[in-house]
Amino acid sequence: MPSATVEDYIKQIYLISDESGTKEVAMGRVADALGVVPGTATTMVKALAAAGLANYAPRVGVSLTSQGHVLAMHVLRRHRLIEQFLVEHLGYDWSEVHEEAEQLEHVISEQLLERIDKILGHPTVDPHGDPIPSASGEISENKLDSLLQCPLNKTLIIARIADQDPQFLSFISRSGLNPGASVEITLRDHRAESVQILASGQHLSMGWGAAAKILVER
Amino acid sequence: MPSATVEDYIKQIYLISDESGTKEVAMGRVADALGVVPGTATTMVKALAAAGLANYAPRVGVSLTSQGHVLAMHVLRRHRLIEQFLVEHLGYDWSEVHEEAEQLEHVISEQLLERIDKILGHPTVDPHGDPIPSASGEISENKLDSLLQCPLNKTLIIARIADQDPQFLSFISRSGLNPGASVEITLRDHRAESVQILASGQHLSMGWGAAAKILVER
DNA sequence: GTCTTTACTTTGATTTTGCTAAATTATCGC
DNA sequence: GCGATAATTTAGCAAAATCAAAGTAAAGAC
Repeated sequence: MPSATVEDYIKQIYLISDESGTKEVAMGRVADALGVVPGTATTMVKALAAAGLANYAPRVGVSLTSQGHVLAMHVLRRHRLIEQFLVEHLGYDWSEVHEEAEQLEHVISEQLLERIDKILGHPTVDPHGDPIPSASGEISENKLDSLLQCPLNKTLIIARIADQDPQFLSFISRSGLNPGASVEITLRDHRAESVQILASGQHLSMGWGAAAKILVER
Repeated sequence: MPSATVEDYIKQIYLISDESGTKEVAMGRVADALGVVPGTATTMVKALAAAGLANYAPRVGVSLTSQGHVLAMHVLRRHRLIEQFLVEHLGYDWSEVHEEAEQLEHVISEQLLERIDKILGHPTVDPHGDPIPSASGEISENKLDSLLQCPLNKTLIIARIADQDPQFLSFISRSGLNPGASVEITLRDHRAESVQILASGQHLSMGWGAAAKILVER
């Protein structure tokens, strides 16, 4: 069974690859994501390659093999089902479940996972709106617009917050921008790189970076 | 934070000490419980002593310090609350929760634990009838009789199964001898070291070893 | 088209954790 | 005192994960 560290590397490689839309992930990004020096990432990724989980091309980057992809899906499934369970059945707020799931995802049994899945009614997204892979490893990424791309002056439903930083999530949560909430973009200022929005009767503004992480249905 | 291994050692030292009724636990028993050779147990117990969790007297045995006792209570609390939760909310049978709890007890956060405790309504015993220590580390051990000590021909309520072996628990579960069930001892044969019992209309017999692990209210 | 910067790789080593094997030593019963 | 039993010591291994620092390759600067 892969160690928690291996699972974390595989998960991060998947997430970076998914977010950036590129197959190959640069080693520097892996090192950053795992909080290690570059040399460590190189060594570890070589080990992943030796274990058949990744393809490693020196000075180019790393990508997941099909086996590595399957593992990534399993880890993500565990993580996201746990998050959903903590929110639905343990009274957690969706903005604070990440850390706990981070620990539990490495020790939960297949059996318990499937029981949780069943009790939750086989959900397809977690509390952040992130898609939950199926038991067989399929994931359905809905195409979503960020607040930078969506139309102006139209009521939209927030579908996903694509970030796990507790500070940011807590801000989002306090602003009532939960997945499922309605928003309307009233203004987009390209010079100031800011977006004015109207949510639950309140006006507020945020920068490009934050707006890009808030995704809405289209 | 103590490693999972340290927690396991501390837990086992407590359990053996509790079961045997002696403060000092012989190193051989520790080694057996953890599945390691004696030398390993000696080394580890010395480390526990150095960490202030245990008192170690060479050739005599090991006992927990007050700090070690607190840790033991915390680990046991986690373990038993998790077991109870798995039975009450995840549809597990009480005879099969041990392994899963064994893993989860080392990673669950204090916060999640207290939420589970609250949802369960602050239970005082787990599905096996084992007492659950309070958050402050107190444990209330009810005085119970085993099937070897209890009176004959009297309807009694099973309170606790003092064993975690899956084989044994599965046998107990199949025989309908769950905690809470009624039993009556119809015969105790000292020569054959066997006990005849009547439970849910069925007669069955078992040896002394098994009977000693089934505890009833008195 | 060389130069410099940046990113990455290599090497060598360390740390931590937990374990074993085998030789030695203490203790207890008789 | 003699063995048997249990425990301890010593030496050492192995896996996992890491870092520091020196070296190398590729990309952009000018």
